[in-house]
Amino acid sequence: MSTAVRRIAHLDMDAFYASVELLRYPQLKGLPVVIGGGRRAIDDLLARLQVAHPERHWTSDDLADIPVDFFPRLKDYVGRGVITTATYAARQFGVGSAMGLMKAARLCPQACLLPVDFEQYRHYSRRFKALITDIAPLMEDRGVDEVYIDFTEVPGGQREGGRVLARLIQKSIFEDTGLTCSIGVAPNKLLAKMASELNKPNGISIVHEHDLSSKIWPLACRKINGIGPKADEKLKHHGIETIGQLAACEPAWLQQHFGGKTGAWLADAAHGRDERPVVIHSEPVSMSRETTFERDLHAVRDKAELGAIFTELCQSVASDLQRKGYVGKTIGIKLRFDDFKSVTRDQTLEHYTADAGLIRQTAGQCLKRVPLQRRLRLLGVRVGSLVRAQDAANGAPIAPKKAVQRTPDAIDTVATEPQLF
DNA sequence: TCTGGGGTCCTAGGACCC
DNA sequence: TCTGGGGTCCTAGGACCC
Repeated sequence: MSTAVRRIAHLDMDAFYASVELLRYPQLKGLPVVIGGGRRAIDDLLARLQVAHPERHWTSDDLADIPVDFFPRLKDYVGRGVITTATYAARQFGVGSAMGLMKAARLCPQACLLPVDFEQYRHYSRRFKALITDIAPLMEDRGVDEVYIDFTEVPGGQREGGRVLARLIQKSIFEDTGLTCSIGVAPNKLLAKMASELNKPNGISIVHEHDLSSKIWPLACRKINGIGPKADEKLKHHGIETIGQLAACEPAWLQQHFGGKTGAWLADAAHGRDERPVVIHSEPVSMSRETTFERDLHAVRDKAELGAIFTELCQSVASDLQRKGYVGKTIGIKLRFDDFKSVTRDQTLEHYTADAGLIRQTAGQCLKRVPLQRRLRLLGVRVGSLVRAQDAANGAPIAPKKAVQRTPDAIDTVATEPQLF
């Protein structure tokens, strides 16, 4: 039995999308750059470039030669997009993820605006994750640019509290991709996540249990992964601003005000307690597609356009399911109205499906249950209660997740007990 | 000048069953 | 007459995260 101390790392790529774009457009290094907004692609950029500079034939190999002056600027943007990510130079101006582009344009009009290219980000995502698992195999995927890594049993994972291994991973990723990341190493995921934020970009932070009061307690409650704007507001209302103040609260008092489960969790989190394992593999629960329209659409007046989008969303979800090998039986829709209020409706089928036609038909039934007076800005289609297509096809009993399996043994045992009904 | 897209998990009430 | 409890599934909404 190992006596190794639990050491968990959280790794966060620095300004991931923007950094990937800077690999293609090194001429933008150091300048404020914002990614997001458009459905525009590289081809579009090249086509406009060709018109502006016809003396040369431009291809995707020439991206590094595009003059800085040519790039679209935030101030010229019109539409309802949001920022997906911003370079550190752009963040100096107060622009950041999820901010509307029109608002960002007022803060930093001169920032270059690049379209998102998920293919490219996924490519680098796979690459850096492969480098990590070559070094430390127990990795939990937390999205394109984030992972948890269990350092505990990795050779060298205990040295300097994890710093040596963190440095090795950073170096390996940088040498292969040219990208930097920040790593926090701590006794658990909760603290590792906070640690990785302490020294950004390209930093390493080591947190031990005894660092709790000095490194964690001074931080705002909002830094705890799981405390969002609502919970933070409620805590502030009670005069609780820092994690230290939260830790000073009686657990019973927290449970009274936040509910039993949340209250207990808040108390644990504030004291740095977190037993969640690093999960190597997980199955998807739902898949969905949604789209925000260029302009708000009316159910009657824009019926044809809406219908076409609706069908397309169903087809996209169906092909996602088929490509990844899943079927589901809860079909749902999501609507967002012009006042930004959202509603959902869903319906559970008898049988699992990944069929676009059946999804379309069921989603259509759901749609009929929503009053459609207001104009719509978003429409989405979701398929939930997923299982692997293979398992559903085999006719294997698809046991509901929490259902107790009734083995013949159990039934016999029950039958000998006095019946209450 | 408003606010993307793709997810997970939790809660809470009602139906239904034993 | 009135008196239970527990479990699961379904549905709707909401908080939160990347």
